[in-house]
Amino acid sequence: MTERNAPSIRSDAISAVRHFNRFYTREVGLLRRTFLDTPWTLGEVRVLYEIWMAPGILAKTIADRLDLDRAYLSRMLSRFERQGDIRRTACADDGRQQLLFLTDAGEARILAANEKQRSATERAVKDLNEAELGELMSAMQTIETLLSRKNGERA
Amino acid sequence: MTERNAPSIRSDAISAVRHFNRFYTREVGLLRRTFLDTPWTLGEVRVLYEIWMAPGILAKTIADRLDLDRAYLSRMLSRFERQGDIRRTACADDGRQQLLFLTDAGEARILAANEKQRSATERAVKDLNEAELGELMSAMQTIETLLSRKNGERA
DNA sequence: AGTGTTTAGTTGACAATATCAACTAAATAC
DNA sequence: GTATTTAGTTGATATTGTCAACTAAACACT
Repeated sequence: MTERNAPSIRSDAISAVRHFNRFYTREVGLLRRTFLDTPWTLGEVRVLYEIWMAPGILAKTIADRLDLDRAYLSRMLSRFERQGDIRRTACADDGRQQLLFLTDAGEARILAANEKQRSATERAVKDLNEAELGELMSAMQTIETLLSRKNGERA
Repeated sequence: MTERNAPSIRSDAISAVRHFNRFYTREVGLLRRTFLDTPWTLGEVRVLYEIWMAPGILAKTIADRLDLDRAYLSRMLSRFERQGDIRRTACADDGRQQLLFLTDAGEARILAANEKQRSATERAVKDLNEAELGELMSAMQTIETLLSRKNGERA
């Protein structure tokens, strides 16, 4: 006979996760807004960030990684090009593909945006002491490890 | 003289938080999509949820809490009303205000949506054992406590 | 080689989501 | 009683995201 009145840890956990989702969505929303006095939206920055990290990356790869619609991404890239933030060069091996690079101006701007995002984050944690920062990082690491496990569920 | 080569725990923490933001945004994005076979978007559910939790709540209050544009919310509420999910009644005290309530149908539907979201969350944690669920909850609690402290920074 | 299929990217049409400013009606301030 | 503020609505419009049709290049297979 299992205890009648004990709600399972599993259902507690589900409520807790949902509560956290609401909390964190709001939290990131705040960051997002703070962050919006850069020339780009969060989504745009993520795309530029991919190009920054992997110069020569294909649009296809970005679309896959960030789960963006190809049409949407294509227009976004055209805009970036018009505004002088990226360059697109034909790929010698495969005429369908085009390699994406940041221009110098684009790189400078993404670095600046990056810096702004960094300061926003900095403000979010400014009241924490070293011990608390450690706790925060470790808690985040724990969540990421536990939740990404499900992706690795091969077999 | 401070050690030159040691990156401060503070800058590590900032990177970690930003990394986690990217991770969790993606994670919630997945949930969001799974969740979309309910009649509403995530934003709509949040509004209905507010009404569910606090029957008679004012549009103004919802707009403040969820940081929604009043125009946007107003249209959303009209749609809910047209679809029979909510009722709006005039407030006796203040003729400008209107009190919001779920209809029975609306409540039934929000409960169903709630259940769907619950199962989505359930799937996300289904591979964790009890100990891991405990860790997950405690990590989430830690983050929430640490990050919401900044709101309480009175004086 | 030649034909059918797949792939990367673009374009057009549009739907969904969000924002801004102007407005109405009621409440509050003085 | 006039001026100001407040809750909510409406119109116009911007932003963001989606779908399907299309082009051109690559690949697969005979």
